Amino acid sequence: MADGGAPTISSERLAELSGVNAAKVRKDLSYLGSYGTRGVGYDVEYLLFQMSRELGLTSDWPVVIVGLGNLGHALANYGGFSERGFPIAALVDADDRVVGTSINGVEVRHVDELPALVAEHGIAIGIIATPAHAAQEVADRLVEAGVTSVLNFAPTILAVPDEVSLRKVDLAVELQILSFYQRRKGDGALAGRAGAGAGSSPPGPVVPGAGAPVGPSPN
Amino acid sequence: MADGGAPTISSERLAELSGVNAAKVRKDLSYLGSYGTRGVGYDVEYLLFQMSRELGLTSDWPVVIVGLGNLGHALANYGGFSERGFPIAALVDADDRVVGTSINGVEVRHVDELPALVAEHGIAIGIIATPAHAAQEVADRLVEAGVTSVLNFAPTILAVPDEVSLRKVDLAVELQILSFYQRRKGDGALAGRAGAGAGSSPPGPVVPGAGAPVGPSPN
DNA sequence: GGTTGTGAACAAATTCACAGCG
DNA sequence: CGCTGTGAATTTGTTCACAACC
Repeated sequence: MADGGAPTISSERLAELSGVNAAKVRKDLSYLGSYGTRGVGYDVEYLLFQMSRELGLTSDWPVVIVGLGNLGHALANYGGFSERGFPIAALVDADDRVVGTSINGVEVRHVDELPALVAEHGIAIGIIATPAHAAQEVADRLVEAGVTSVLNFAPTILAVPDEVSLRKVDLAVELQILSFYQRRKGDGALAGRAGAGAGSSPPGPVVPGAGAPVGPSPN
Repeated sequence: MADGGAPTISSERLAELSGVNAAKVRKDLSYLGSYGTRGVGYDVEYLLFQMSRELGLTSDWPVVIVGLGNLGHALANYGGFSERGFPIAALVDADDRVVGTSINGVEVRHVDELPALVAEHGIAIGIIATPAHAAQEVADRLVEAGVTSVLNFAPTILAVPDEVSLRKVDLAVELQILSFYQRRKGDGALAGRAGAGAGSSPPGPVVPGAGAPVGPSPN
């Protein structure tokens, strides 16, 4: 709405766009404070600012990307990070053939320099884009270097100290969720919202055998 | 647990490992049926199978990846998909310099061939790894070709028909979530679980200014 | 007239607590 | 005796509905 230049928006419209109930929009927004105007709606820019503020998105959080294979490269080239307040302050890899090259104006440094880089740039978030087998060691090194949040793209479960936040992006899980809706379509059941819509059975192709839910046999 | 070879597991232990209440584990599992043994616990392999079955993960869902830049390459090379029942059946791109090359034994075809590829391989899921500006057109073509689920990595909001499932992986949002926990650490407030733990304030570096939550001024 | 903000009503989810079973 | 499975109690979340206000 902000990009489109609309000055205000009603809870009704927000509800429509996000696929939820208007009362819920209002109640949720009310927890931020009373930023709406009765009879008019919410000032788009102002609401956006208040939401950003409450979510702590008003300051930058420099990040380091560890591992510059295909995925690391993709992440480093992805402009959306800086734009959204997460400038890529450093890139590190263990491979000497990669160290010294530059991506998007940032030079790849050796992983041994992590502590210095973290301190220098005030990095709080580390992104792991290494192969699975290297991920745990990288996580340990990140934590050691002072990073307090880790975003893991490697297909492995990592262990970090309790005080370190950890999130895992598991691409296969995303596909599993989609395939779950798929199956429901096959069943002819009504599907919930998957990001921006999912419904009942279209002509669509392929529905490999997957039995309908089975009633449990009593113990 | 299965990898570790444990034959059974209790709801108590599952709860511990996943950070939830044991009663919840039991109640949730009970919806699958009565697959536990009183006084013993759940048979790990058997439970795993029943869960897979209920989630519809017992059959393969071939996927197509559209766009073979860094991210597309990374996805195509990522072995975890086939392993988890999502074989990469096709790769397509619009760039003639990429078309004809092979990744992981799969040849990159021209995007115009989408309908044929979808039909041939019974593809139900399309993965969009193109630049943002191309994403909507790709989505349209995927739907046109008969794909019924779309996983979008491009940093854009896509519109698809209601009957098509859509998920978006937004990497910046993942970082936002981490930074939200960051801020809570700064506040000294207790943090919830972020995948595998988040807690109170460690020595950690950098905490750029972000004001504490402010009480709303009454209308 | 239109839309917010919010108590109250309602609905859903979680946890308790214990009977039942292995 | 230990652990599941599950009604009942409790807590949490959502929606209704309307007074307050622009």
